[in-house]
Amino acid sequence: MLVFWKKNRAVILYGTALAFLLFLLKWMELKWLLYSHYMDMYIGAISILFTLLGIWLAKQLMKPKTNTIIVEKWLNPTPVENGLINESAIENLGISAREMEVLNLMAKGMSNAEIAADLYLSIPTIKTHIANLFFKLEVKRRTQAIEKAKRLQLIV
Amino acid sequence: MLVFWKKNRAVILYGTALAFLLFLLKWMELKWLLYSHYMDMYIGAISILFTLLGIWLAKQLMKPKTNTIIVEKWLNPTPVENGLINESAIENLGISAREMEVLNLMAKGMSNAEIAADLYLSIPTIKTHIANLFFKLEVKRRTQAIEKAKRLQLIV
DNA sequence: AATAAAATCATACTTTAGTATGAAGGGTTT
DNA sequence: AAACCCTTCATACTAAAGTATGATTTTATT
Repeated sequence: MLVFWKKNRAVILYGTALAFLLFLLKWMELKWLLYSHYMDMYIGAISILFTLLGIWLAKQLMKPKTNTIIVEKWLNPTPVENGLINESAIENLGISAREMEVLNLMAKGMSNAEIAADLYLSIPTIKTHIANLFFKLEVKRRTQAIEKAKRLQLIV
Repeated sequence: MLVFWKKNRAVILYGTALAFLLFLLKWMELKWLLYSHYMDMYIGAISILFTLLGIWLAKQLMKPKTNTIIVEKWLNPTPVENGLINESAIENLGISAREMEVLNLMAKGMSNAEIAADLYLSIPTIKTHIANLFFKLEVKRRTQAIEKAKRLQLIV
């Protein structure tokens, strides 16, 4: 029953509305037929009523026009790394494996908190590693560390 | 004139249709008023006509429903000459010349204070430029900005 | 076993980075 | 003229980065 209602809602409503309107018209006809100069008003009322009915009907039955707006979002892939890493330079500078891990994540733009989470370490630990890296690389900031590490090909 | 037509097409057409219908109704009225038992048919005709008018109107006036579909695409490594700067990417991102200056100095590992001194600007100005860069590059930190700018070949 | 280096964490502190908001002038376009 | 973007600067604030120092635990080496 509910399904039937949903499927034929528009039709049923239209039928009901039509019946009601016809009844209304009959009543108006009886009342206004006596005063034939009200004819124009009568016609006008009918026009408006049925225009509205038509609009309503159209809304119920018409599939909505759809403008499909396609927004293209560009994703930028990391270019293939074909640069070779200077292992000897890493050794010469005395940079440990853990420090290299941190250095690489740092160069990817991660914050200390993110690096700590990534390596399951505490933030102070990351800070220590980074401080040691700064000392070994002879820099003062992480941006400098990244720049120098790339220049020395410690990272790609 | 053409613009006026396009903007008010529905209204003009509706007006014209209404005028035509009123004329038709008047004509029908004259013809059928003599035979008052044709009244029902007359009313029926009016009903149908205006229902159709309403449907047509609704079609004209209904706002199209807009579906926004976001399509994610991978930007193929743009065949940009090696080591050259992707000017079109800079343009597409809407990055200004001043912002590029700041971006380059930032990528060299300079602090805001150093960049400000280098460009004879105040630190707040540098911060503004950098904040705008972050927005345009869709990043949160300068290290990310540098990484992305290099990947997109905005800088070398 | 003792030593050394590496790795971990902590606390406290200073400095720098980043956010939010607004204002003002110059230049260009509509 | 109005609207817009770029540029500049400012204040006030929060968040993150960086420094300094010290302690504990692994791990490898002597």
